[in-house]
Amino acid sequence: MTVTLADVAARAQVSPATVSRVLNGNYPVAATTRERVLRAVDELDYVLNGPASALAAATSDLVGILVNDIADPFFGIMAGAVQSEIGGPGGRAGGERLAVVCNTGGSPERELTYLTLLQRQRAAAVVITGGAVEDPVHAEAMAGKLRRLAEAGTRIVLCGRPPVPDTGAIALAFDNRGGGQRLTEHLLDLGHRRIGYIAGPEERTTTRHRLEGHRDALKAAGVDEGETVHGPYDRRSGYEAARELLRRDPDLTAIVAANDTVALGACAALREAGLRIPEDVSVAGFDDLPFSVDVVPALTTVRLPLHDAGVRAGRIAMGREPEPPGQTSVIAGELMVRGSTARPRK
Amino acid sequence: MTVTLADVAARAQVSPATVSRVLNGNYPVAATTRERVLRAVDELDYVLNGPASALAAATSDLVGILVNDIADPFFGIMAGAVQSEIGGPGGRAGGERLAVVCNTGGSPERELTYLTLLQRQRAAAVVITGGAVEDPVHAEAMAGKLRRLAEAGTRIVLCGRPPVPDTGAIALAFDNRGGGQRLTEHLLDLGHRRIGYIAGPEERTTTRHRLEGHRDALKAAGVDEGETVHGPYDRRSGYEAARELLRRDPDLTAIVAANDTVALGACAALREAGLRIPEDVSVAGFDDLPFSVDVVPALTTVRLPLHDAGVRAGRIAMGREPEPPGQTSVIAGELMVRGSTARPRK
DNA sequence: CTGTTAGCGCCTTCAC
DNA sequence: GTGAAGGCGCTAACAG
Repeated sequence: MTVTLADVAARAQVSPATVSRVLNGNYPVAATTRERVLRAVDELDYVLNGPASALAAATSDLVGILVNDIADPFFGIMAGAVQSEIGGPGGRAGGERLAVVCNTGGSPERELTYLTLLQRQRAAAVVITGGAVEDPVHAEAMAGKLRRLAEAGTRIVLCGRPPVPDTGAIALAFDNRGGGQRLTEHLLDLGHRRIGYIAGPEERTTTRHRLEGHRDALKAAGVDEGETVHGPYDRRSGYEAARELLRRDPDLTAIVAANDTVALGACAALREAGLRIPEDVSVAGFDDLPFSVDVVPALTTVRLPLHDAGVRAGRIAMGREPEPPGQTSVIAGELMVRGSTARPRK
Repeated sequence: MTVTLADVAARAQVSPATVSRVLNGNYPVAATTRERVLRAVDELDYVLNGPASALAAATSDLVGILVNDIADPFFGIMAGAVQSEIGGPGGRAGGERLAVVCNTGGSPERELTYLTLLQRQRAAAVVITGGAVEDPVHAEAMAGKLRRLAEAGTRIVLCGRPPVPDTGAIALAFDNRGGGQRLTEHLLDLGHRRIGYIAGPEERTTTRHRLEGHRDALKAAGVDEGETVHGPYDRRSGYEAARELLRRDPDLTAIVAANDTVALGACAALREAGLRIPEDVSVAGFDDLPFSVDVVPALTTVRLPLHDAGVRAGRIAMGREPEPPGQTSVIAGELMVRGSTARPRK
């Protein structure tokens, strides 16, 4: 049979309550008693029964982290940062929390389902990373779910996602719009006037905001908008979209991609078409993922402080950092000018 | 107050037992009754209490996935594949399981702690991805932990990690040794004789096996081993290691890196040193991550079927695929020859 | 500082 | 096919 707390108590010659207090450390216990209990725990190789304690205490030490794509470093970096702050193994946060990441694949349904699963587990906190789907039906369902989670005592932090009003969720939003604007301004400054745009999937906040920033910059400069193609945030999408853009406008001099991964795919397509970067076509990305500085030519992009954002989100989720005023904080991106953009050829 | 199963029972005018049976679906219930219960669940917005049911049933629907570095696509791809098979949201596996990934950061202690946490949660299964640390003390602790988990009924699958005897764990191991060997043979065939090697962290199975394959190839060809530098599996390590290799042997004609990410960092260092790839120095990686085909020049590497391996691991963890004979299966890598390797200049 | 006493919410025999 | 009852292992008041 599996060892229970009662077994430990018997061996240590104390009451179960005392063992519980030692294990949870949130109650005064005599040093010698504690010692004895700990030894018994060790000898019996006792492992606390999580479900039982969660049931009795009406809270669990589980913290969920939702990501759109676990294979994408954009999310991996944030998730890792959150996890390091949540405590759990390594992060000397105190208790041992189980920080778990859930991969939604960008699907609204899965997002909701995971939230229900987390609610079912009575998660202590949930950090939701990345942009949101803007479909009104889903947005409504999402808001309702967040509200119920919050009511049940789960702390909610949105990391890289716009706020959801009236849910009690703390939001750390990226300034995608501002970043997109500065990026396009940079291209305009270089002299580009025919700029193709590879956008992310439609109906996503990230996609829309970056695109809006792009358009803002164009409008401010009085430059006509070029062709735009939508697609997922992956390299293949970038590859295909770039081909499509070239087909629609063989004379474009620059391509702005939804993110760095997409930009990489776009570069491959351009090269295949015999175009040099940046001599023939400039390319820009977004996020500044680790590989972006290493590719050839190095990618001009907008750096998002993914790690820092994750750290802050984790801290807030743990209540170890004050909530931002208005429960919302906007995190700016930084334009990184590198070799993939240059003046257009005459 | 939070809605409980009893509330649902009252509303549906049945006993709690019946509600439980409907929810778990593993017991005959009259269609009309079921209907009524389901409606009550909906109206009350009832969410099952996970801890309570786990306690009563002595099992949970939690499945853990351990990864060394969640920001590394190598792990992200496997984890995503596992998760898609585990069921949970999206994966039409049946029950709704909470597939969660835990980031160990490559630390043995955290690995153990996460396993304890998962054991505490009475996880239904655990999938451990990536290479293992070879320190005997840790290996022993690990084996013991796996044994205890297995005894408690948790199914264990190692994905991309060598088997751990006498633990009941199923192992899907990558043939790192064979892959490493073929890679170096390729370089030797091209005519390289001074090959620098950037190895992963010491005391890791993956590092050792790839390095052994490299040495096997050299020995078989009667070629002296070149310089070797160890470091983490990241781009920075590759960058620094390449500089170090060049310092130690300015005349090397090829560099084999521990993996693609490291190779990318190495390429950056080579370029900085004014060396062309592959004209001056050939570079090879390992894993064939998605970006590897897009970098310039495209990376020669060994493709590991990360996604497929994850899918299989997930299925086995769910008992939906027979265990491999001997509880172990070796998965081969495939040499991908691309532009980053060529004949050495005279 | 430590023991005693009730449940936490659900599942699961066992009867009907 | 459905209800009744006991207990899963732990925590949280209360006493002492």
